[in-house]
Amino acid sequence: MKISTKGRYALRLMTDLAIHKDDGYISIKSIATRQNISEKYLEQIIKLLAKENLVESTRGAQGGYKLTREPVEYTVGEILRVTEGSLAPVACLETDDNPCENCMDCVTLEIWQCVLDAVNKVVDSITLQYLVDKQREKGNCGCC
Amino acid sequence: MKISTKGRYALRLMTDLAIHKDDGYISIKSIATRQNISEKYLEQIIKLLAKENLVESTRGAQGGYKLTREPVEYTVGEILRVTEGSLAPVACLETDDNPCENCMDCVTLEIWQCVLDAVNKVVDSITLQYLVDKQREKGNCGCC
DNA sequence: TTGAATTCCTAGCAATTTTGTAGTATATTA
DNA sequence: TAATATACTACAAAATTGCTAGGAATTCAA
Repeated sequence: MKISTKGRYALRLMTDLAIHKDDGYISIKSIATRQNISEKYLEQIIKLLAKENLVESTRGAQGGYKLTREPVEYTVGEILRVTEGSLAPVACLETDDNPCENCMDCVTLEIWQCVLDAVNKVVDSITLQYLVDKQREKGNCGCC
Repeated sequence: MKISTKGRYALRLMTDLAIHKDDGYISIKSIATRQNISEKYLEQIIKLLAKENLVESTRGAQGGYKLTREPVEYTVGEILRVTEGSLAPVACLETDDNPCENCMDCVTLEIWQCVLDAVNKVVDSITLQYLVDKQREKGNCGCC
């Protein structure tokens, strides 16, 4: 039941962008240096966020990324779902395709649905702005 | 954020044992046949449950496994934690060793703690007896 | 107009974890 | 003593994760 580095890095990445939201476009290189994360790996993660329009970019010198909205308008849940795929504990709850026709009537699906709802409720109640505020007070260990 | 087959199989395995709780010792072979899960793999999963005394065993002919308590005395959370290790979304929340000393003061740890609490609350509120009752009405698809 | 900086895109790969298999030793019962 | 089980250990295939590599396309500044 682990969150992967993709989701965790995405949270740090977005928090970094939020903290520098008034500094124009921010390069991956500078984020990678500050956060001590591989540049090339960050590139792949931010691509996921760009595809869903959570961030926008320009190429070339002085290029980089910036948020498309105010930090208070993002939730942690949204960021995690874009990068992790889905927070569902089983594939059957992934949108679109229920691989098994009996699933709808299955005992355990009900449990996984409750777990998913509980997780979503938590992460959807926390905004990126909250992360920024808390980070300013507390810092970030980088390992979780 | 997926539950592995170990946890899912363990739930089916325990439900199977609960349904046959008055039939003496139940062999892995018969469970494997009914649930259509590899015998040898089930063996490894049930070993985890036996180690924590959720089930007891006897060897030899007519041997097998049975529950050590009434189905109503097990929670889904307990079964999952024994087989999955922990439901924590990050390693830093795993008991005993916090690998990073700054974690205690980290922004995101707080979030992961809330997620863990929410998940535990759900799975700890569902008993094995509930699974048995629902399974009798609804069945189990075997895929989640 | 040229060069530096930067995103964009694709492919691959090493390490780890998951999901099993296989074989043998040990115990129990009829 | 033969059949039936668990107990234990080791290994292996498959999938996923986490990351690396290289080059094309774009933009800006000197």
